[in-house]
Amino acid sequence: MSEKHERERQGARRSDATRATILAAARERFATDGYERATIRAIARDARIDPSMVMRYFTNKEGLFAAAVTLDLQLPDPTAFPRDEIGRRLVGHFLRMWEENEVLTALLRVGTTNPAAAERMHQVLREQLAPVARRICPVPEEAPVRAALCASQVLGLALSRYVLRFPSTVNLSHEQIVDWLGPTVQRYLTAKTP
Amino acid sequence: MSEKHERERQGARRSDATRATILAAARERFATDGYERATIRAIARDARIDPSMVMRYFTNKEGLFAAAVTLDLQLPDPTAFPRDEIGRRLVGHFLRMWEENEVLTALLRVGTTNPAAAERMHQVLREQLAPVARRICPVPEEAPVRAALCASQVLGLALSRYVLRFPSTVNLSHEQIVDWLGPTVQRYLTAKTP
DNA sequence: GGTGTTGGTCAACGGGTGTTGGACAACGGG
DNA sequence: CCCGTTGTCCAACACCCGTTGACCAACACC
Repeated sequence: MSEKHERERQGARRSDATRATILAAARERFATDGYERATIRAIARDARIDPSMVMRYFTNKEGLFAAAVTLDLQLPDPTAFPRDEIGRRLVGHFLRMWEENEVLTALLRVGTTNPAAAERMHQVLREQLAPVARRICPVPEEAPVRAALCASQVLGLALSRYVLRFPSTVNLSHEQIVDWLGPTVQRYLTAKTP
Repeated sequence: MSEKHERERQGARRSDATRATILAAARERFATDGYERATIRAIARDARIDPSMVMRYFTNKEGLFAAAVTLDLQLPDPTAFPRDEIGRRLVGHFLRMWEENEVLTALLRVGTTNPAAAERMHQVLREQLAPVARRICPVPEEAPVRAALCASQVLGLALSRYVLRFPSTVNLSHEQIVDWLGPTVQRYLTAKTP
């Protein structure tokens, strides 16, 4: 038992590798297939393990999704750079995030069908984006609305580019997207209420 | 047979009512549940008919979806009103459309999971929105890109408001949305290339 | 070196899905 | 009034899903 506690302290369980493999496979499937079509069987096949292992580790499909999809946007401190560049910086940050972290696409795709995922998106908006908005928008009480407006533009672009794959949107470079969307986000955050 | 032809001409088949009922139920289910969770059995139950009727009329679930979801945005002629009001008018038009026609939500929800629905959205963008952009944007070759940018903002708002139901977005009035998004769409369509 | 704990596999269950074909009812022209 | 066409329902098929529990293998400790 003392051994066991020691192992737990250093966090080196033998099964952690499998656990991680399952989570990686789950993230990928959820991102490309959505909730219903990402079957436990398919995820298990990708991870080269038995479907029942998924249940052992995460109790059910809901639990697997909750464990696989945790999102930290790593938003920068908006007061760290010039006020009139905030829009462009944020758009650039989102683009980079979206392309290196498939959790974003998974959450977007699943959120349209699965209430739990949608709730998770509410939470990200409330706890990660809105606080940034509060620090820079003219009237702090408007922060939730302004954050939601930014979210609508960023999510809409992600939908067009990474989910629906509109050719005209896919072909844009990062720079072009920042040039077009930057001013929009900037206005949603800093312009006076229309 | 002559009778039959006559009936076809006046289009009054006995089964047309059932057909329409099925389509209405299908639209509603697809809009609220997405493709996979909108089961043929559930749709049939809503329409108070047997599941096999759906197959007889539409051969497939795919066929049912294709028949149920046909979209005409009824976009106005953009040259009909002042050039600097186009953005606001289009946003208002989309809002009205979206709330009176559940096909829009159905297409959006299903499009994130179903390739055929996504392709249908490409088509709407190409054949309905892009032509409008071509008539007013500075460089006609940029019409597809500018249309896609408008689509990203409009779809993002629809996603936030009608699918994910972000409270801050749901609580906005039509006027507020037009005030915020109008200038964005206006810029995407008419501003010079950044 | 036995022995309990942990990691993993196998086969199955109950339920829901899209889809099919055959039987029955209602209408409409001769 | 009959009969073919048209509309509808019923029962079933084959498949796939999430989930379960019994069984096996390998390791760690006495």
